[in-house]
Order: sequence, then structure tokens, then C-alpha cells
Amino acid sequence: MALRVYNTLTGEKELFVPLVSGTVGMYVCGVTVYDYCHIGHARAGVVFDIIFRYLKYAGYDVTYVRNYTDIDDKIINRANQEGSDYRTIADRYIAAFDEDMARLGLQKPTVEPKATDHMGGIIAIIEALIARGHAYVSDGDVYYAVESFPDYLKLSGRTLEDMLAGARVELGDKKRHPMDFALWKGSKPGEPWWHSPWGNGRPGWHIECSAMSMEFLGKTFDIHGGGKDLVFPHHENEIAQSEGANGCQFVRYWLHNGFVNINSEKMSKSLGNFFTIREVLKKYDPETLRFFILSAHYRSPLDFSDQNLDEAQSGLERLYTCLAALDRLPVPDAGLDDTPLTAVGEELREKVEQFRARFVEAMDDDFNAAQALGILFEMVRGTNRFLAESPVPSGGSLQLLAHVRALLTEAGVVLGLFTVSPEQWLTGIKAAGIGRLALTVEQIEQLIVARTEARRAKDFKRGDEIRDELLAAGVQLLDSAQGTTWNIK
RNA sequence: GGCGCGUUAUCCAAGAGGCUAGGAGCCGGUCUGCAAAACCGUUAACGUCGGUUCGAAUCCGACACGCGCCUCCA
Repeated sequence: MALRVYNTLTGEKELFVPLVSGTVGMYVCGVTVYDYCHIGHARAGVVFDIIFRYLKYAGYDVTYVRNYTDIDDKIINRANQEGSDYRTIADRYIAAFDEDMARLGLQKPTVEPKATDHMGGIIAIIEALIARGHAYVSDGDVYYAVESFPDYLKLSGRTLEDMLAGARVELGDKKRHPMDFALWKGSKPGEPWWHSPWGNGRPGWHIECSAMSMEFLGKTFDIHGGGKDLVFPHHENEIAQSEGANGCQFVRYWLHNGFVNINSEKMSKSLGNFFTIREVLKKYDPETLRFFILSAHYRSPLDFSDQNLDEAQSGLERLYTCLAALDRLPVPDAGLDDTPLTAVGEELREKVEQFRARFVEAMDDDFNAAQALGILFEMVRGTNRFLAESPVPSGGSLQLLAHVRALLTEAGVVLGLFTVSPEQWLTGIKAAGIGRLALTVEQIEQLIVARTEARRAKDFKRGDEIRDELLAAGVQLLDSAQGTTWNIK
């Protein structure tokens, strides 16, 4: 029973052993704040949120750093387009990011630093790199000399020759080698700038993450995460900067989440096939989106479609329906009860006893949330079966069911699910559908009354007509002994 | 072109040498005036061709197809 994680650096699942026993330092690349976040950002956010949650559940004292890159060419371009300044753009999209992530139920990282608050650290690293012969000044810019760092590209397992064979590298006359990258860029007129030993300018992309991770986690730390698309060049360059400047290992375990696909193709800005988080949340509940993300292993591609989101909602509804049934049960007596459980009850008791170990086993295996969900569903099935057999449980049966509820809640905390009460979630799903109906709630309820009267008069033909009419309008009737309620189809 | 990943039933998706994953759906049942919902039960799979092995979805090789990175990306 020990946590194993897939390390991009070695290409293998490894036993996770932190630098300092009992603590974990984790840095995850946040976003460059120049636009609203899309579903790919949602995935990265949720994936590292559950990694954060699970590490804490496993007993670690976790320092989780997730940055905002709030100075970059894209932000400047956006500001120029809008005729505003980089700060206005950055602040607007930081606020939007915070709002989106909060809606998805992400826990706040320990620290959320901004690049522009770390200019001192950035400049210090560049100075160290120049002093160690890893960087050079060229006409107001500073570049990293990739040939000075023998380990360059160790994360993606390639060589400079491999990369150049792609033949899409631009030759810049300021660079000594085409793969050299900017650490500091001299500012052009009208651009934001900071003082530096090389003149006024701004940091290149990559260096801010080296500076902020070192500031909060030290020269060497345990986990660095981000999307797969950051492996090259971003993380590769971070390694070159941090290890070049500090002369020691930068990160022990590199974790990368897979892409969100649309029709099996990567969702990305350049392809234009992306959905923003706020668009999707107009149609789907945030926990449904989270559940969908958790339903595949974090390194696998995840195909985004309405059908898949609908299926995720059905699955989550099954879990919530069971929780709602559990919540309707009376509180069990404290006293012991010797009434033996039925065979079905014994089966459930066994599931309850094994639950925590199986859940931990799944999560210990490189955070396999999809497998963990399977274990939840198995317990739900056992519970439903037991409740079907003993609809009015008492004594020891109630205690067993209370135990089920506690375990589901416990797993829910790790997965970030079941954050609202089951009744509330189930009615929320219903309420979300009402806006899309042609009928008002009053009309629906009038029709239901008319149908009830028809049925009482044994006019089933008329009753069924009303039922079909409502169904065609998207309203599904639920008859029960207590009367008729309804749902959105 | 270089490097890497994937292909599991109708669909989504775990698993990684012998041990029921799971969800959605289909079908059957309970319930119902009949239905629906809910619940229960049930079904079925490992891209192709070879190899290793007592035994292969799982390991090895080839092939096919799909995807990713090599340019800004979570």
C-alpha cells in the first residue's frame, strides 16, 4: 500500500518517496491570463486538485503552488487589440480564472503567485545563468544557450538534432543556436517594462516558473505538474534554467495530464475547436463536468461531447439518488443490535469493510480516479440491493447503511464530489432543465391535476394523452403512491 | 522525416500474464390500470498476423488504423 506515480522523466510508474518524509512540495503550471479558460484548463485544474486532495488524504503536509503568468506577449497583444494595458487584461482574466475554478470546486492552492511579483527572483536566476555560462546577452535580450546544458531535452527524450529535423525552427539573428530561447526581452516602445541589468524589458516565458517554484519550494522539490503540451518547450526550459542556475536536480517527479479532445482531435486555441468552461457550465452542472473528467485516467485523452457529458450526468445521478435514499433513513440507535444481517446485508457489509482499502489501492496506483469511481458504484449497487430487500431497515442494518454514507462522503471529499446535499443536487438538475422547456411550471402542474382527475374517474385514455403530451414537451411524469411528481427528460 | 502514445463489447471506460472492473444502452423482472421513473438481474470485448508461455487484452515482433509532440497551448 504505497503511492506510485508515473514520472514523465523516466517514463515509468515509480514509488513516490518525497524529499522530506511526510511533506510534499508541488508546483503546477497555471495559466497565462489573456482569455477565458476552456475545458482543457478545467481538466488540468481538476486533475491536480484531486492529486492535491489525495496527497492530503494520504497524510502528507502539502505545499501546493499554482502560478498566474501575468506578463507575456499574448497579454500584450490582447491589450493592444483592446486599447487597454496589460494589467487590466491580466487582472480581468485572473478574476475569471478564479471564478471558473471555484465553480468547479477546486480547493485553493497554498500559494498562487504572479510572475510580475517575482521580478527580483527572475533577474537573479538570469544573472546566475550568465555567470555560469548558460546564458548570454544579445542586443538588450538575454538568451539561454541550450548547447551549454548537456541534459537539455531529457524530459521529452529527444536530442537537439531530432528537434531541428522538424525544420520548423526560426533562425533569429540574435541567437547563437536556433533552439536558444529568451530569458529576458528588451521592451519595445509602448510595452510594459521592468528595470534590469540588461536594460528595460520583461521576462521571457518559462523563467517565471523557475523563479516562483524556487521561491516557495526550494531548489529541488517533489512534484511538478501541467498539461502534456507543456513538456516541450516549457518544462524542458524550466529544467535547463533551474538546473543550470542551481547546479542540482530541479524536480523529482514530473506529472502531465492528457488532452481534452473533440472528435479525437486535441482541443486547442489554434484549431479553434474549444469550449470555454463558462459555456459548458450553462448546460451542465459543475460536478457533472468534474465527474466526466474523473471518469478517465488523467493521462489518457478525454473525448468531449454532449453524449459523454450526458452519460456522466446519468452516472452521477445514480450516485446522488443512492445518497438521497440513505439520507432519508432514520439515525441509527447507538445500542448494539444482534439481529443477524441477511445474505444481501452480509454482502454489503463485506463491501463496506473492503471499501477504504480498495479506494486507496486505486488512488495509490497513479491516482486512478476512474477505477475509484467503479468501486463507489459497486458499493452503491450493494446498497440499492439491500434497500430493495429491506426498505425499512433498523438496528444493525441502519448502522451499516450509516457506515456506507460516511464512506461515500469520505471518498467524495477526495474526489471533490457530493459537495451539495443529494436532494439539492437532484432538484438542481431538474431546475436547470426548466429554462429550456416550452411550458411553465404552472402549466405542467395544471396538466398533472387534470390527469389525476381523469385517472381517478378511470378515464385512462385521457390520462395517457396528457402524459404523452407532456413527454413530447420534455416533461417526464413520475407516479408514486404519494402522488405524481415530474422531471425534465 | 524524427520521437512518443493509443486501438477493450452498441457507446464511454478501468485493468496489464491465470482472479465478476464500472457507467450508459439493449433485453428480462419488481412496481403500475398501462407506462415512465427507480431498483434488481442479464448480455457481450480485448485492431490484424506471428512469436514467448502450461496459460496472453496483458510480454515480444511486424503490420494496419488513429492521435500527439517537434511552433503558442492545460
